Amino acid sequence: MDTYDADGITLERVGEYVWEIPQEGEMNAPARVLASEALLDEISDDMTLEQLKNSTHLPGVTKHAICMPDGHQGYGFPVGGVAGIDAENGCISPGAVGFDINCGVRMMTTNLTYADIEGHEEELVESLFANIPSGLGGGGVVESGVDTVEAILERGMDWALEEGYAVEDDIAHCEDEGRRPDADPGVVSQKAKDRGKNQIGSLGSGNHFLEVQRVTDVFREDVADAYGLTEDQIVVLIHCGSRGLGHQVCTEYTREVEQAHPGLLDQLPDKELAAAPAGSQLADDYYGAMCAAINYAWVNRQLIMHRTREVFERVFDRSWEDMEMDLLYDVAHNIAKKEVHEVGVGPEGRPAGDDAAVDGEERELYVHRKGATRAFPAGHPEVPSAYRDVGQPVIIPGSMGAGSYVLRGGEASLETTFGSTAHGAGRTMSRTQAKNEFWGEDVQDELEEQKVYVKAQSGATVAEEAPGVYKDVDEVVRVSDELGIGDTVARTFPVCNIKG
DNA sequence: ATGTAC
Repeated sequence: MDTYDADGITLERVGEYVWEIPQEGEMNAPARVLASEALLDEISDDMTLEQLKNSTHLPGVTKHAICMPDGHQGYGFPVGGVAGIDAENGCISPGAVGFDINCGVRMMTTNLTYADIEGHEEELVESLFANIPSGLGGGGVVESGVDTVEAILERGMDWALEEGYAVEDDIAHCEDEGRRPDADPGVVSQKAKDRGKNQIGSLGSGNHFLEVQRVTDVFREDVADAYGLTEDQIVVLIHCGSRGLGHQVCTEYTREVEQAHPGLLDQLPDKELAAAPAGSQLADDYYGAMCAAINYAWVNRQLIMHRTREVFERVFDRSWEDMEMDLLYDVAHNIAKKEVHEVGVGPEGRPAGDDAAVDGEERELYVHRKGATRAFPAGHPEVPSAYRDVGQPVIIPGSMGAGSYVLRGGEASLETTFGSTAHGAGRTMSRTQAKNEFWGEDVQDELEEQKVYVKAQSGATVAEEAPGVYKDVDEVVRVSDELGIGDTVARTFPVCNIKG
């Protein structure tokens, strides 16, 4: 049998791009890595595979824990990890959702072409940077009191609609229509709400950005038509999350879960995977708080998009409606959701890993997607009606030098990955390492030679996000496409980029 | 990711 020997872990090849860590010892299921050998090489000597294997110790893990093609090590659980955990007898783990709850990305289309923008790049990037709050700390499009935060936590995009920051079409084109009904602002701490009240509509820092892009390639014409994408068109990509509020929620619940459920913690090889048993008060409270933070992040991206429409109106002296600045789609990257999937069931009638399964059954799972995108195929009832026939849009930001992709949820995603695919290129070096390798101004100058205009609060952020710190996004989406979990639709290349 | 940290 074809095997791959990583540092201390041997994987068995079970498909052209599917590698398995077989179930053994305390593992509750096998683990799988979806990657080419080139992508596997990138994660063979860090903690990614060990973290993936560790996650199969979580009680109630079904089928297999999965690492997407862009996976890399994270806090406890890989970024790019997906785990479907029984929502009745299993558990929920804040570390397997991530600190930046509903970090995600949205793409807005326009009827402008690259020719309309050429010559205006610097004016546009300056105006976007001046008008869209970014960087660490406070400052948002809306700065308000805790009662506003509570309304946002409760109602998500519905709040944005009520307040005139969104139109109906924006809501229809968000995952879950921009509102998680299980959100419970009552279990979000005062401290988290205080952190959130002056960051509503702000990019933040790190890998978060807003980018004006042009569509360079269309690969699936029929799907691109349904998404309203054409070659040379200008689109806007917004990547950010729930800022300090989501971070605070994750920090507090991780600590609470560790303290309240030491028995479960003892079963786990890594404290960072701390989980609350399904059915416990804490599992319900965390779920309610996480859903509330999810709603906050959707509003955050909406307000940034709203402000972007205003900036384009001033720069091009046309209304945003006239420029047809419509939301293509908004997807979450860091999320756990109750979803029903078909899974194997063991002899005791409980969901089991593939090896122990004797039967198949529909079960409600906490699907943890951490640095992974939902990618539902054509025909799925949760795909918005405008895209139902072609599949859910998936937006994959690459890097400032390589560009980004639009995919559509593939036919094999439900069976292979609980309906998920990759979420980006994936880092290949740490932020610290990046700052030693690159100098922000040099990176900026090189990009400008390619007619990419970057403006950031700090040069360090540009160095941390240099194109060279990312894996080959082409290879990531190629593997996704080959696996049939997310099919490539179009490719974009940056024109203007603003970041913290 | 994040008012980079018990």
